[in-house]
Amino acid sequence: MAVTITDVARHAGVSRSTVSYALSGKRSISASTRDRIAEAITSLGFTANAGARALATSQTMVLGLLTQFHQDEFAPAMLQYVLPISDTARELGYDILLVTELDATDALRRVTSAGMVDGVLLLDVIHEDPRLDTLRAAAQPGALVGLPKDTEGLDVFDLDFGESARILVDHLFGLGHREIIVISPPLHVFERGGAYGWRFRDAALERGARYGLQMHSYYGESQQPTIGQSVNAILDARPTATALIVHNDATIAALPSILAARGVRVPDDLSVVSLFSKDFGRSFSLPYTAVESSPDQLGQHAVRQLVRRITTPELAGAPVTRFIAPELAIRGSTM
Amino acid sequence: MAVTITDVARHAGVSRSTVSYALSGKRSISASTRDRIAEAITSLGFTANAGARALATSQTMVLGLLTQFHQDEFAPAMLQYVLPISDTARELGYDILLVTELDATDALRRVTSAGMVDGVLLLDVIHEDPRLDTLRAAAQPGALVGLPKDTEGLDVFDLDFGESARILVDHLFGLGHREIIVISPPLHVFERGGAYGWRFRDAALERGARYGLQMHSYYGESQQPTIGQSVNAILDARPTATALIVHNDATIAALPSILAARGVRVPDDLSVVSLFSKDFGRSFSLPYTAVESSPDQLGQHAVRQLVRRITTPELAGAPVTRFIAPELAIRGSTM
DNA sequence: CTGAAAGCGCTTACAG
DNA sequence: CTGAAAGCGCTTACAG
Repeated sequence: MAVTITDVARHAGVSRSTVSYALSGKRSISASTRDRIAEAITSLGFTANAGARALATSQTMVLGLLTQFHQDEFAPAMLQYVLPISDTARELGYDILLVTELDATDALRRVTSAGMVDGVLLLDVIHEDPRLDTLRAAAQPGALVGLPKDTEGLDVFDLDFGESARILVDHLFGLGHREIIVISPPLHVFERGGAYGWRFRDAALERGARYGLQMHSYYGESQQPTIGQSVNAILDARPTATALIVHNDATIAALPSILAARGVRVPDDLSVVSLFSKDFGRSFSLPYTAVESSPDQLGQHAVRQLVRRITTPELAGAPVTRFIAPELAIRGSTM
Repeated sequence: MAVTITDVARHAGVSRSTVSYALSGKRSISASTRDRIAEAITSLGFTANAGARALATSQTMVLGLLTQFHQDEFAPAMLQYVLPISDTARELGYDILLVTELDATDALRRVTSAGMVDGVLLLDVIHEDPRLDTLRAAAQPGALVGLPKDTEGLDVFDLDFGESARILVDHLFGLGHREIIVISPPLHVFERGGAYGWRFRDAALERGARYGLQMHSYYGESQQPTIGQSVNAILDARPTATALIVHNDATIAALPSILAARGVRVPDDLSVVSLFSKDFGRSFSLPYTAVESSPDQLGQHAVRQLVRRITTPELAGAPVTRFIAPELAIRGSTM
């Protein structure tokens, strides 16, 4: 079978503990011993068994990544979070256990209570997320991506949707726009507790109200051709609006062709601003001025804080709720 | 700390082995004992430690999923494979270790030699895939999604790109088309050994030649606005072509707006056929007659065969190379 | 600088 | 039907 630490010890003529210490560097080893061990390891092709090590150290060096794929959600968005998380984890020495089960609460309980992971990342957290109670009861720490209603005792990371909305409204207001359409995520996103929907919308409406702007708020659609029909209906109903704020990936991806078909030129006939990630904008080549989110930063922060809590809980401090600052990228879709 | 099997045994007044057998059902237990154990388990909240179990059984119940994210590739496509794989694995009792490292060969060696997984799934396999040697040297079995040049000793699953191309050419030929444009994946996909590119293209050209058709072959682009420019240039250069076969997700996703902008009506002015998955077509609402691939079937087959090889190698038989049959979905984009 | 031994939490022959 | 014990492959106090 596989070569074990015992084989290495025998081959190098030392004890297993010495091999182990050589591996970990936790005590000093004479040069000659170290060399013999190194030689034995390479010539035998030894790699320490992860399970045995986990059992001995009670550290799996694995993080659970709990995703939820809402059938209605725009798939491309998910990968933008998963990849940076995986990369950052690896950088810190951790592997990723991908958990996609529909019954996320059950799955969370399973992987934590079986000790399969040292910590857990919850993606796509909603307002009242049923996973949170299970997480709080778990022996391992967790970090959330997405802001829930009750953050008690949890490390939370999210984009600053409120600030993003304000930045966009300010931008349009500064350019002289006085009647603005806001397209939010689809209604069912709100209904299932996707708080980013109302955090953005409410901030936008509030800001608009403060400036005395005429704001028109609509829900977006998640699929073509409904998106096109909906956008057309909205634009028909609001012929005097001069600007469009779109907070919906599916709509923004479809918008160029919808507006082209309608003969609407951007920004001459209509100013358009949005909120999406750099990667997303790039792969769909969205030419819109937008607040750019940074899924990679979000993921990085979440993983780093989680690992801190795992390895040095005393330094991790009190639970944090951290919002990633939005940045406005001007791309000429407004005037 | 966490509750162990010893706690359960003590609570139920039996030995650890009896608890273990009650858990596994590998020997008969008297009703009263079984009840006491069950009571102890629930009242203590016991879950067997996965690492300890793995060490004792040499089974981790984890599959490695090795993905490669080519920066040029269309992100949405990836998730269509990952999700069905994860679901099927869970159905069979396995969890998924997601490995996304750039140095995939190294990562593969790491997770296999450390015994972190019972088997491994390689996604996005290319013609001469450097991971294959490592896989062949590993103690665990593996399954590939994607056809490499040398399938020696490996279970391989892929879509039948050649047959897909033939089906589409046959369809167009049957409708009377005599001059056809084929848009393949981008050149760099070919260059890095993405064999699906030439498997499809070569089969299409060959079939066209057999029918005496005029076939024009081009590489696609991966991003807007280059895609639009390229398509426009191609259509300008081939004004008499009556049909378009598109084998490129990014191009097909962008095509509706490109053709609309050009004033080309489908199918009146141009027949369009493609090759994509149901999900993909749905989320981008592509109204094109197409050969539909089934990433879910692919993933399911790969996982099932892999698990068979893990659990009952004697029944898994000789290595298989299996192509998923394509299906033509007529959607009225041809005439 | 190094070794012998206990222990991590399970499973599974071996006995009865 | 059930238990005592060995073993999976590591790590880490404890000794020297």
